[in-house]
Amino acid sequence: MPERNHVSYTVMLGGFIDAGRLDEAGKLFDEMPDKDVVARTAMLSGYCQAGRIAEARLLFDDMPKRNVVSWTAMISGYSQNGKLNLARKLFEVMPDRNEVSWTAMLVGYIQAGHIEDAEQLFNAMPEHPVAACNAMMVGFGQRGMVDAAKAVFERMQEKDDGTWSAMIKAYEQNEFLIEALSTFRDMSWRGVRPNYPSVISILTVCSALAILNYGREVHAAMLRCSFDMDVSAVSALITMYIKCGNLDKANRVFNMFEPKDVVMWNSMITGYAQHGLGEEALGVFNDMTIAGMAPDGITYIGVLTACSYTGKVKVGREIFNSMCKDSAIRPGAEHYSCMVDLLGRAGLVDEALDLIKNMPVEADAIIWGALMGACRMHKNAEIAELAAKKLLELEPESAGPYVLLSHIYTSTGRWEDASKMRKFISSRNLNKSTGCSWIEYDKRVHLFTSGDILAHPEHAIILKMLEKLDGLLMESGYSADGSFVLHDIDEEQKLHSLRYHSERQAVAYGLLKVPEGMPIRVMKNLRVGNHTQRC
DNA sequence: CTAGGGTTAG
Repeated sequence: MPERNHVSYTVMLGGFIDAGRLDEAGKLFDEMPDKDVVARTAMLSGYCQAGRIAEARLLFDDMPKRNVVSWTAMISGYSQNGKLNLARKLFEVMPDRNEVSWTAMLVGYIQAGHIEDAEQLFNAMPEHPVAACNAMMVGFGQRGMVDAAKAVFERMQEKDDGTWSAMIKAYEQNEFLIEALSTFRDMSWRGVRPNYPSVISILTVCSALAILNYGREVHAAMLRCSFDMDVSAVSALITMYIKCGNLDKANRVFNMFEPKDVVMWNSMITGYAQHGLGEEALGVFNDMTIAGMAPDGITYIGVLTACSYTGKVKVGREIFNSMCKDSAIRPGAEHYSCMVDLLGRAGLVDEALDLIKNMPVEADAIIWGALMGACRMHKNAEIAELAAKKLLELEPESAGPYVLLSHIYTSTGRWEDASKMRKFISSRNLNKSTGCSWIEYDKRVHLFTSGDILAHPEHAIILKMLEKLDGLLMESGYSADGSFVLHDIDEEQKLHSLRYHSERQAVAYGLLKVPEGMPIRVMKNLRVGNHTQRC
C-alpha cells in the first residue's frame, strides 16, 4: 500500500464530507500530516452543514491561516443556523469580503425573516450579484412586497433562470396570478428554459385558476424536460389536475409514480377530501399504511377533512384518537380545527365548543371560524356570538365574522340585530373580499370583476351580449335573484352589480369567443362551473 | 473549500 500523499488525503476528505460521513472525515482530518487552508475549510463547512457549529468554530479559531473562503464558510454556517449576530460580528471584522461573503450574510437575514436588515445590507453592497438579487426577491416575495421584488427584477441587467423563478414565485405567492402566467410566458419567450421552481409555481397558478388547458400544456412541457421524474414537481402536477376537477388523470399520474413520498400521498388524500370523496380519501390513506409510509401532520388534516365533509364522525374520532395515541404526530391547532369542523358540521356544536375549551393548544382564528361556520349551518346564534367575539379579537379588520353574524341573525329571525350588523359593516371600511370570475380562452386568462367591466378592451361587445342575455332570460321568465349577494349594499346597487356580475361577464365573453359546441368553463373564486353553450 | 430557487393543508 503506497503512502497517502496530500492529494489523496484531500480527495478522500472531500468524499466523506460530501457523503455526510463527518466522523470518518474528522478522523482522517486528524491524521492528515499537513492540513492546508483548503482542507481545514472543507472540514469546517462540513461541520456547518451538519449544524455542528461549535466544532466548526473550534476549527476556525485553530486555523493558522484563513482566506476569504474560510471566513465566508464560517459566516454562512452561522447564518444558516440562525446565529445572525455571530455571523455579523465575523462579517464586520473579516479582512476582505467578496460577493459570496455579502450574499451569505444577506441570505442569513432573509431566512430568519429579517427583511429590513436584509434590505439595508443589500443596499450597502458594492455590487449586486445575481444570487443576492434572487435571494432578495424571494425575501420580498415572502413578505408580500411584490413591488419591491419587481423593482429588483427590473433593475437586473443579467438574469438567470433563478431570477425568473423567483419573480414568478413572488407573484404566485401573493396571488398576482395573471402576472405569474405572463412572466412565465415572457421567460420561455426569451429562451430561458423552465426549472423546477418555476414549473411548480406555474402549476400552483393553474390550480388556483383551475385552468386545465394551460395545466395540460405545462404537463407536456414537463415530459419534454423529464421533470415528470421528480416527486415534488409531480405532486404539484397531481394537485393541478385535482383542482381542475380531473380526478381520473390525477389518480393515473399518482399510480404511475414510484417511489412516492409522503407529500405525494398527501396530495392525493387531500385532493379526494376537497372533492368530498371520503371513501376514496380513506382508501388512499389505507394504501399508504399498507405501503409502510408513515403519515405526517398534513396527512391527518387530509383524512380528518375527508371525514368532516362526508359526515363520518365515528371514523374521524377514531383516526383522531389513534393520532394522539399511536402516532409520532402531536395534534396541533390545525387538527383541532378539523375536529371542530367535523363535530360542528354534524350538528354537535356544543361538543365542538367543549373541545375548544379543553384542548391543550390556544384556539386560533381558523378554529373559531370553523365553529362559526357550524353555527351558521345549524342556526345557533348564541354560540355564533361567542365565536364572532373571539374572531374579532384575533382579526379586527376582517368583515367575515360580521357578515356571517348578520346572516345568522337573519336566518334566526332577529331582524333588528341583522340590520344593525349590516349598518355597522357599511359604516366601517372593512375587508370584504370581492368576487371575480375568469375564463380560459386562446391561451390566455380573461378576468372579470363585478364593477369594472369598462376595463376590458372588448367591453363594448361584451355589454351588447349581456343585454342580449338579459333579454333572453327575461323572455324565459327569469328574474334576477339577489339573495346570495352580500346584504350590505342597497337594492339598486345590488341589481346593478348582479347585471354586471363577474360570472355573467365571463359567460358573455365565452359565448362570444368559444367556438360553438365547446363547453364554456367559467371559474369563480375557486369554484368551477360548467355552462353548456346554447345561444 | 464559500452565496440563491421546490411539492401537500384548514
